[in-house]
Amino acid sequence: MNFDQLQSFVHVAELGSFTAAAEMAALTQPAVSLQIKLLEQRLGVRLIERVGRRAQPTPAGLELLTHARRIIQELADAEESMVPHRSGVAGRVRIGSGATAFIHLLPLAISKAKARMPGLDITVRIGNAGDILRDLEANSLDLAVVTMPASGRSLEVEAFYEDELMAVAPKGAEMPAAGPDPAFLSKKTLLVYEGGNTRRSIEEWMSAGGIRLKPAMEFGSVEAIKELVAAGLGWSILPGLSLKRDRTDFLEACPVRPKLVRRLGIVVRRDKHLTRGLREVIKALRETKAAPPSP
Amino acid sequence: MNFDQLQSFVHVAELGSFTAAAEMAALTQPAVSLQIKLLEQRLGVRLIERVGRRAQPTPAGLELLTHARRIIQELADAEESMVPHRSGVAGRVRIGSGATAFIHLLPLAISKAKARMPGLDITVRIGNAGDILRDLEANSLDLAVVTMPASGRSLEVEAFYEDELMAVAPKGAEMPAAGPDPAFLSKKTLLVYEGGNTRRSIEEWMSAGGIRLKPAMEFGSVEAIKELVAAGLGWSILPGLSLKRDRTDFLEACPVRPKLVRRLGIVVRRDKHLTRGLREVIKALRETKAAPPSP
DNA sequence: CTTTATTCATATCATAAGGATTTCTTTGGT
DNA sequence: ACCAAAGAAATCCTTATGATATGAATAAAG
Repeated sequence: MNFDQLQSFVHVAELGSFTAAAEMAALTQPAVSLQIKLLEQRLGVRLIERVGRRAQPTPAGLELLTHARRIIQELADAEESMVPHRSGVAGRVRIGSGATAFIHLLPLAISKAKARMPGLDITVRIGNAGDILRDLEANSLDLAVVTMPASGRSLEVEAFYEDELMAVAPKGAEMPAAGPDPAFLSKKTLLVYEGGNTRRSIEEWMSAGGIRLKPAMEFGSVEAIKELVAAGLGWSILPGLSLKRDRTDFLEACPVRPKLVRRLGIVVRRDKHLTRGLREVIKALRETKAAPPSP
Repeated sequence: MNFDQLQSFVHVAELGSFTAAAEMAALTQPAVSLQIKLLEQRLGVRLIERVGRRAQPTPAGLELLTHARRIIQELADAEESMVPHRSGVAGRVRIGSGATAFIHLLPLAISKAKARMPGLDITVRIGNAGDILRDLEANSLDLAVVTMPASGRSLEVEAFYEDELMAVAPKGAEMPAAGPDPAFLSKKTLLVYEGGNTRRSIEEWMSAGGIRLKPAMEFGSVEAIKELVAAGLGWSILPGLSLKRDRTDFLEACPVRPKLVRRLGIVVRRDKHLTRGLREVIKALRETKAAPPSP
């Protein structure tokens, strides 16, 4: 059973002639005869009544005609619906990211990508790096922006942004000129971000300075910590990224000594097919790297 | 573009595997690979994302999936609709009916229709009117014989048989000459048929006589009630139809007063194409009406 | 002792070549 | 104007082969 057979049948029924139907389909007349014959055999019903030089649908043919027209129409609709996807006008990119990178980095990149590809459908899922990377491997995400290192055999990681960690204090607090070191910070009330790679690198940095991290409080939200520090409840070590924009009038910020950076990586599956939308998003992210955080 | 290609695509998308889809279609895996590839080339869109050893639909594929499913369904409908036309004489009529009408009315009609059209394939489904009519609307039945009234916007109802309800008593019981009325029957042990339109009209008849129906027992089978009454366990009100033939030597039957009839209707979908087989069956049913129940 | 690489076997999809089937055209009737 | 038969063309399937990812087992490191 074939689309061509159905199409030919419709043509024959409408035109009342095998020859005319053949012409319309750019075929020879015997080909159409055969198609109709096969269709009739397949369905076990006579579809076209051949009377003299006229061809008329039987009652069965008449009924099939409505079905055939619908099927052909459906097929045309299906093809039609693929047009936006073709030529990469439409697309979907599912991004996974940490909260900080999402708030301060992705909006720029997303708006850039959308500007170049308005039909693009972008969704973002916030989560910790482990979950995000698992989803990426399961292909329920297309792209991840997480703090490195990112393990995973099937993943391809590209460092694209260096984010300097800053000591943060309430406005007016005394800040060492060269920047605070582990020993200095260990004497302060420390509010730190719980879990994740960032937390781990802070721990390593402290222990490299001979100090064991003993935070006064831990919080799951960088934004919350900023508010608490601004309210004078203590110090913190936060990604410079999160201090770019606001709250500078209530906060004292300074790079720590020795310098400590976290590297953000773009992660995709190694065997991922790069759609145009995905390429646009990655390009936009790389450009965001080129434009370092403004004061 | 092929039905097989669409079918394979649907299978791959649903199973998430080329190999499994191939197995289901009794093909080899490369055949399915090729089908998907051709489909993708034809539409100019990537439909299945091959990632690792998994296969899942792209957004475009997801959209095509709904169309493909519809097309395949339409095709099945088309084939299905040709079955009644097959080989001219033969055909299929699926009848739905209540149990009483089935036992005492349909055999005659069916045998008449079969006599005129030996190749006709007739199936009967017994059920309550609600289920039967729902199936009729869903086109999984072609014809229904149920007690009226039958609601349903898309249904066409034709009354074709009047069935008088009779009071039934054990042989030798005293029966009022003019027939028993509600007041008389309310003093007897009543066994009634549970549910359905017949039950409802009995209730209405009783309350019209100022009596509330208080059955001693209820049963789902008219035949069972007949046996129980014959055994002397009580009285009942039953369709005259069910008393036509047998048990007259163990039962006393008499029309109730005032007269109470239930109307049986032939129901078909309004837009139903009347095949020859269906016409024959309906004609046979109408003739059965013309021949009223013999004593 | 748990966690992290490495290795090997296995399962899956892609590709290529050969062959079988289908389908079309040509030619000659009815 | 349609049907039938035979050869030609195209399509489609299968077998064989290769590439890649996955999972388990093993080795190495913190």
